[in-house]
Amino acid sequence: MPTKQSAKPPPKPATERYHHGDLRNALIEEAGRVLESDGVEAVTFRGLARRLGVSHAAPSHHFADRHELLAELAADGYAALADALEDAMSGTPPAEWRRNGGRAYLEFGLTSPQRYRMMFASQLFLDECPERLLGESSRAYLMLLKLSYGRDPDIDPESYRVGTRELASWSAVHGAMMLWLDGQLRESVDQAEFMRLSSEMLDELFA
Amino acid sequence: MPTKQSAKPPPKPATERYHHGDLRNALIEEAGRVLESDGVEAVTFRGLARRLGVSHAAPSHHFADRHELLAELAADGYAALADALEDAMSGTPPAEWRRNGGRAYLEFGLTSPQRYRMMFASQLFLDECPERLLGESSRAYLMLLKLSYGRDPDIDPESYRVGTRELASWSAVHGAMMLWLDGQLRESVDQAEFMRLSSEMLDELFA
DNA sequence: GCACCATCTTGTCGCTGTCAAGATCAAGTT
DNA sequence: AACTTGATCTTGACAGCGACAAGATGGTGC
Repeated sequence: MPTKQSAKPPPKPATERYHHGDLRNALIEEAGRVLESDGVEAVTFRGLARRLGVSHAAPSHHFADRHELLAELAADGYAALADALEDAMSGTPPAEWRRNGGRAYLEFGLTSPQRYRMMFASQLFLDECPERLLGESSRAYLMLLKLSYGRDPDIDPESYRVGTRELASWSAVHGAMMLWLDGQLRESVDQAEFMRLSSEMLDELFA
Repeated sequence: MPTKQSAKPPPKPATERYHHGDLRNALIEEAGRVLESDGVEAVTFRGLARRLGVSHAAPSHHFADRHELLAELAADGYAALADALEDAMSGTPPAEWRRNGGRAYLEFGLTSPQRYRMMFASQLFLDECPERLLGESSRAYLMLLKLSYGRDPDIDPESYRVGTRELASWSAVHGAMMLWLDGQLRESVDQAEFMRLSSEMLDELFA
């Protein structure tokens, strides 16, 4: 059926079409690039619109406000973090989960520093935190628990309370990550040394 | 000398005078209040100018830009933190420094959450970090070292390198603080329980 | 062939930081 | 006493931002 070629609109350059066609996803992808290269403050509706060749108000039709876009980016971040932890642990014996998972966690933060910082800046999307963000973040947290316990935690989400052990492991790795990303350690240590120090810290913590 | 009363200008209400007289300090104080009540994004030159009854451009004459004002607030925060640690440790035997100092650290963060978050958001004042900020923050760090060592650390600032022990204690307390302030723990624990958990964590960490 | 509706554009508003030019005023100089 | 200087503050303007409203566009279903 050679005549079917007009069923899907011929791929004109997106800049010429009145309707972009996939603006929502394009916004998310472009926002991810801007976030990592210039920081969260540089992620603006108007800036993204310019980059994508659409009008300044186009983004508003896909996100209620700027925070809703940022929340989407954060949710993607949590999903990526959970996946990274899962990958690092799958196929290895539980005894190595903490080591491998901890390393994967650190690597995620070092690879996507701006994303990591934004994921935890919950003030950015406090009012009406979207469902997907909650879901992906708790998935990541469950991977963290699995990692620190060395087994699947069977947890009742209603009655669950954080214990000192979970708090210690999570605080240590998150704290180290934040101190590094916020530049508090850069005077006295470089990235490779930070990675070594942090791994050592986690080993001692879990010994 | 009773006639000396006109040496200092009679204290007209500041709103009526052309020159405020102490605008720089007034800006810093008002900014501190706005910061803690409405968050760092609410700290704006124009908003502060309105609150203080001066023109919208007046703040620019005392701070090169908004980041310079925020840096001042952060420096004050580090100074207050260092003082709080010092107070908590002074007059008590070194064996109790970690417990008392750790508690003081946590209390500082819980009392001034927005201030604490901003102090570590170094991206806000990355370009040309003012001298005082560096000074006060390293004073706070030295108190932290003294606290964790149980003695005055004699350190050569040039050759100093962070060790796993310092990284562990600092990461744990900072990480717990950030997780709490960013709301990651609020679902499963309240503030009193957080305080108890964190203290317990620090005890175990230093045991 | 028509109507609907999601999508996108244009225009506007008030907010922000920042700069430039002028007004005010205290303190020091001649 | 008159003048000058410099710090402080005001007024006015500009560009960038988020957000809203009203209209243009064009594909989909009736």
